[in-house]
Amino acid sequence: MAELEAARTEDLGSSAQPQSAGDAVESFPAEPAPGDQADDGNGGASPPPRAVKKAGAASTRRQSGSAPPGQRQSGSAPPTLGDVAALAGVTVGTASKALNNRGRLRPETRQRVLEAAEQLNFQPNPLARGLLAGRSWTVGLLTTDSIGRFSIPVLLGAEDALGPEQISVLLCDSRGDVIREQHHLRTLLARRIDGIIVTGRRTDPRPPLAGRPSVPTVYALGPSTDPRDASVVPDEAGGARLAVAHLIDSGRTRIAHITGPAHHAAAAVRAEQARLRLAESGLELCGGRTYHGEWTELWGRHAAGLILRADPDCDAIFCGNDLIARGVADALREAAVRIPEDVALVGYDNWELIAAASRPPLTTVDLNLAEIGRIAALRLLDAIGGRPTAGIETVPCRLIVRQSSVI
Amino acid sequence: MAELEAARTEDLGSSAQPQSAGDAVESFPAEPAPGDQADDGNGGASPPPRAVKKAGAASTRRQSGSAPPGQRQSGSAPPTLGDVAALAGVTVGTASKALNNRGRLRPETRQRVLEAAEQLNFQPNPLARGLLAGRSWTVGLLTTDSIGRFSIPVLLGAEDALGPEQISVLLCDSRGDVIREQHHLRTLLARRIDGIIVTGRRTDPRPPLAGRPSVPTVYALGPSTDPRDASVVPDEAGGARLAVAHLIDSGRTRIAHITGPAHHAAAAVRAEQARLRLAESGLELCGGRTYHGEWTELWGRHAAGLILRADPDCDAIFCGNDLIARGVADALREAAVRIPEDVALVGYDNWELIAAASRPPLTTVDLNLAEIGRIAALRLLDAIGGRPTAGIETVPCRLIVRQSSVI
DNA sequence: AAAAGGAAGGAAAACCTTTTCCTATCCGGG
DNA sequence: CCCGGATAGGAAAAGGTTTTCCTTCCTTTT
Repeated sequence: MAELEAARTEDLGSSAQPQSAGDAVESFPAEPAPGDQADDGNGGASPPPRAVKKAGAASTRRQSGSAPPGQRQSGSAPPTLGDVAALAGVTVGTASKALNNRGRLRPETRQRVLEAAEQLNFQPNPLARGLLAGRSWTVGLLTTDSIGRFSIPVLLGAEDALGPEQISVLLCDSRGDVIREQHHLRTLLARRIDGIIVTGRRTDPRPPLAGRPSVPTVYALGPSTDPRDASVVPDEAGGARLAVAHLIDSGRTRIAHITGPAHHAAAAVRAEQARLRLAESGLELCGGRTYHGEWTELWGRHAAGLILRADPDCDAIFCGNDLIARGVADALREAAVRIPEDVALVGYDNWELIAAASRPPLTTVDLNLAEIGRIAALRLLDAIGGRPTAGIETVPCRLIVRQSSVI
Repeated sequence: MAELEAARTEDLGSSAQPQSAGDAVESFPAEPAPGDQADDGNGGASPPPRAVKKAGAASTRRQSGSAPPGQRQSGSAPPTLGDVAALAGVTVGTASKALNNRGRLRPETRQRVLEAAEQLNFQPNPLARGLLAGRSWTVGLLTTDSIGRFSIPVLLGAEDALGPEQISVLLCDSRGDVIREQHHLRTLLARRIDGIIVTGRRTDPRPPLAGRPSVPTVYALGPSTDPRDASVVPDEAGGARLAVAHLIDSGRTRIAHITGPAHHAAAAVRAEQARLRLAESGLELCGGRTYHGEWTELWGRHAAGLILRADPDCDAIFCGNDLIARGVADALREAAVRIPEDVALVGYDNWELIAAASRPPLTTVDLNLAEIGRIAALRLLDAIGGRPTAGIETVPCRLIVRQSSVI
């Protein structure tokens, strides 16, 4: 307590010092220039010498025409189409046509407008454009469960696909709270978003958004329970089969399966498909059953013990996720069972942090989450463009082979 | 290979089935209710009987009046202020005043407008409002390094603080690429965002945004190297002192420090403060120096061995992050050193996944990341409101005590 | 040579909200 | 009875862009 106080007061000094400009700026030789410019821009250019009445059509409130070309115009409002038009000697309508390749214009006129826009560093105001078009070139990304390990790659993948379309992502986290979700939905709709991507923590199906919003919606990772909705999900079944096939192909025959709670879709599907794939090769689950438990290392360690006792001849374990697999790896090592010589181990999720740091590093199934996000975004773009899709689209998984499964 | 193909084709069927409502919902006794509610809530409520034709000024293009009451109004455009005004029998100007508590209106008029807005579920179009006001009630969240473990809590904290202000968050991930950052910045400015929060992966200072944008900007987690910028960062120094003080208070005297690369600000500051705090109690670093390495479990395991050899009497280890601490814990356990009886262990970051799963669970320092995000957002709101702040603000850390440090 | 047609670009409306200015009504007072 | 003032609410402009329609001028054809 007292220590905390003491620490804080002196820290204000000590922590600020190494970060103060003197030291740090020297490390960045490129920076002082912009820094100085900023002062100039703000301090010097700001008082806007008003345009002498409206000579033709230029805006009355800004001075962008007089700003030094190429400089950033901090403080002054961004240039408008009117400014561009005035500079090019045309009207706003013509300027708009030139910039959007509409209407009939002489090539040189179009060129003049383009140059003027370039010179002023003009970017159309999306608010004005959106007001007219009734859309905002923005999509809402609604994560139902708090953002985490699984939703982030999806999110980044989506952003990747949306960026080239000049569409920005509005982030909303409902933290599993329905009220919060409703509120976010209302806000998003009020903002005239073009569409919504809904993503959850895991792959369990979820009820569709309350009130079935009037904008296109795509569910990523966790599908909607309504088959009329578009959903993009990992091919869980294929992933599980990949893992089991890999073990069988490596010559393993006594394969056990440890996974998460039976009521999780991910655990249920993976377990079912593992069993089926084994059966196709005339094999059965080692230990005679799937070991359901938590998605934790602790359960992995515990279950590994159970399996070693139930069937000491077990030569491979397929785990429902990487945490469990890592727990198994630890337990086996402590029991002097060699991986992969004695027992091969395969995880699921390719959670790099866990899988790569495990001893030995884990062979595992990658969900291609970024790809799921990208495809979800593409489907959303389709729907926004008037070509909606429906149903659940699966994205294949990939097997990542590391030391835990091959000698 | 062949397996993958086979798996995929059959999976289209098999993966859709177990995810359909029937199976999964049964496993979640809590779930069916929300599921049903969603359906009910849609069907039953709020019938908005529309105004009879355009008594005064209603919109000419939409048919919202004829939509079935309470149903999702897919297709029909959202109501405008004109609709509200028509329903209330006033003009748009008056309606605006009523809703915003401006101007002089008879109480009953105001009430009539309010009721009409309520009935139509009216929400003002932020695009129109923003066009007029020159702002968008939106802030950009620019993460310089890919979103991750550290930036997410910051992001959520910021969203928390911005939500009540009706401000939405536009997410941009520059992935450490300066070009990408510039591009995002341009896009954000074109969208007339109200401000920017810049957040990085870790606490190292970073150069200010190129071109010093004309909107308020706050740096969270990693401060700007320019002291004129506003930055909100964890009190790293205080956190390190908390950790060391905790060990000293527990009676430990031979305390070692293992941490990340010396050129990381986080490692440098924590190490420096650890040394200072020890000196204040007349102690020195066990092993005579700070052990710098990677932020990984591997390095933790390795360094633990170094320390055990260098000074077998070491009775506590303070680690620069939880990964290292976990590696140390594993190495010590395997060397039959008891934690905390023989050696007390303290980590840093309170990365729950790691710290809580470690054996034993780690005492560690929590950075209060959400609070940092919240405060950054508040500073941004201040700046947007015309009360800018400058300099680095630190947020205190918290010591989380678990089994690794107390017997 | 005159009219028709086409090409190029201007004018203005529309999108929706906020705000300013103005009008009309009603009251009291002279 | 008339006027001034207060009060309630209407009218209109502004904000920036897109799009439709229209004007003007030039070219071509008969």
